[in-house]
Amino acid sequence: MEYTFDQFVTQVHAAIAATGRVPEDLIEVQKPKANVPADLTLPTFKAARQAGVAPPKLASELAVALQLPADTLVGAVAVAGPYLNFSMHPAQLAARVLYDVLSYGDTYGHDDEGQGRTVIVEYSSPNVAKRMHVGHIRSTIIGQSLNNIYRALGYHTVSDNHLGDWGKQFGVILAAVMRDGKPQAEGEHALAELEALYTRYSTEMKEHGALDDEARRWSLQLEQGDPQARELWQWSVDITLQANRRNYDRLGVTFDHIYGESFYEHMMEDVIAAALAKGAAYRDEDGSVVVPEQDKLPLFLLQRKDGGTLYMTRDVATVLFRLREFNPARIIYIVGSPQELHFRQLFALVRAMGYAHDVELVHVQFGTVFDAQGQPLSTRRGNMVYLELLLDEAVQRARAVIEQKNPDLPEAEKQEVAEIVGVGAVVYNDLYQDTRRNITLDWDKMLSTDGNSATYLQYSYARCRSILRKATEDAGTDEPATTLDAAVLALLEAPAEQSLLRHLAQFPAAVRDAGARYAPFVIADWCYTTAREFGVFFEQCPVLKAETPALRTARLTLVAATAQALKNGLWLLGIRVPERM
RNA sequence: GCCCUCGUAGCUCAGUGGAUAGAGCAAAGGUUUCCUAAACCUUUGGCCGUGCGUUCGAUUCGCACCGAGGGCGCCA
Repeated sequence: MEYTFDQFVTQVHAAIAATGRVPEDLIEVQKPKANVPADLTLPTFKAARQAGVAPPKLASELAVALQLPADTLVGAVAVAGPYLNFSMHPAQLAARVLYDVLSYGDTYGHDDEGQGRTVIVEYSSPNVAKRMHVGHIRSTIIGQSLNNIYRALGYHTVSDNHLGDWGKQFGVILAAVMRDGKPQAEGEHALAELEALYTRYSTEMKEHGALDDEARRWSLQLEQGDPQARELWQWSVDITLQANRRNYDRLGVTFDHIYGESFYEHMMEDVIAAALAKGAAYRDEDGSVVVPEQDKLPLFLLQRKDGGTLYMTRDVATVLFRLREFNPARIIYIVGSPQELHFRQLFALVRAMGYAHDVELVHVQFGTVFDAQGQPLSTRRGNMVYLELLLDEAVQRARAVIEQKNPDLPEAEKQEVAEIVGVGAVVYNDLYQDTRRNITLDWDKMLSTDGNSATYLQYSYARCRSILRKATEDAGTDEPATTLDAAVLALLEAPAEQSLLRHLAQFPAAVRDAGARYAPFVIADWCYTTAREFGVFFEQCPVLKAETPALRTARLTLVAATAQALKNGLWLLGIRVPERM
């Protein structure tokens, strides 16, 4: 898809090529530093070296030789030492960008680069019979955002919640429930009780071997399809999904599939047989199946000596299933950094087995969450923060601010806005920076409403909507008084207007970049800069009281486009926007 | 011992071959008869962890070291 800025780049490139002074492969136009008053620059160092002239000289000569077509987007060409700088034509910029944003609407920023290709995104993946906590929320939020981004880029996306519903841990749950009885509570409370059962049983298990045997027995019975074990397992899965769904709904998280680890159980034998047949693994004397060390990847097991399978075995089966079922171009796992080695081993093994050579296997890793004292969050330490409580707390704090800032809103709207703002703050906390970083759980910072925060972005959107609402009320019509008339939009030549327009033009590039880097924060950054640019515009350029009716219309159009683009950006992050706040 | 991630302003982070390294928070000061002050403006604040190399040019690439976090056979 060719948006305005793409066309500008194409035109600059073509104009430079047409001079015949720079070889095609040395035309490396790039975005200049922010303090340079230009939209694109050509550093002439390499071409000058090849031509045997000084870079500033080449830059000057190129400036003279450049020929631009009549309807070009290029407004100004300037020589700055060794750099040849290009700026967009102010009137063209306004007309073309606003046309892009308003005619594409909700799909402004979308692209067709993924056309015909499938991306599988695995995220969230909480354990059954446990409450979701801050650890899961990172995977959930980052994954949902990446899923949104790839869909916008034209990929066919398949999202999968790889539920932790199998393994030895489940034998413990079964044994504990059989002994102590099923929790009678509902939702997260039932999960909390299950956690308590699990913890108590595990603790006792360490001292009483009989309990350990009992857990293993249940684990085996489950694998063998024992009806009672199976029923209890299904019940646990159901109440977990039910409780989680409430959280997912609030976060706007959806999945195409929730297969879970158990889904792959019947494929274990084939996986092990295939690994052995391909020579990627061997059977050790003690009966275990070993994948030997290779390329500094330490050896690991595919099967225990007692015949049991492992997380890795199921993950290999999962890859093979996905390849067969969806024929993806890319599989993306959103899982914490501690599992980095696991995924490198997994990917290497799958390839050694002869699969996925033309498929990108990607582990998008994220850092650990620490508490204010720098301690990792854990149930054992008692500093764990659970998702539902986190969201409730965030919404409550947002509500308190609304009472103070905007007490006249109707009750229902107050609650709605509090939910949007509170949840948005939690989501943004996981997306505003590079996911690889460890984060410290700081309530005040996470829920702060100024600076680079979700609230600031939502506030900017609400201000835009407020202006547009008043404009339609004044006019007594339903239609916003905007225009796509180039002559009118040419009035947008104030620095704040031009700066905002330029930035709106960068949105499609931000979406592509976010996709290429698996980095939602690129979009968060774009949204933040948009809000700041709008803030300046808001101060400097009166809209409803603009000097002339034409300028008023032009500015209203800019406001409408800003609101639209900001909404699109926040949507990709999974953050909703309020009309008022 | 080996492997991975991170090290940029007091704090939290962008920038990752090119022009004077940017934001927010914190600190100090200013702006509201005017579209939402949950806002805007100004000021203060940097041997870009250290060293050596590659390059016309390095915060960005390579190597070594230092510091922080994580990982390395029968858990997930």
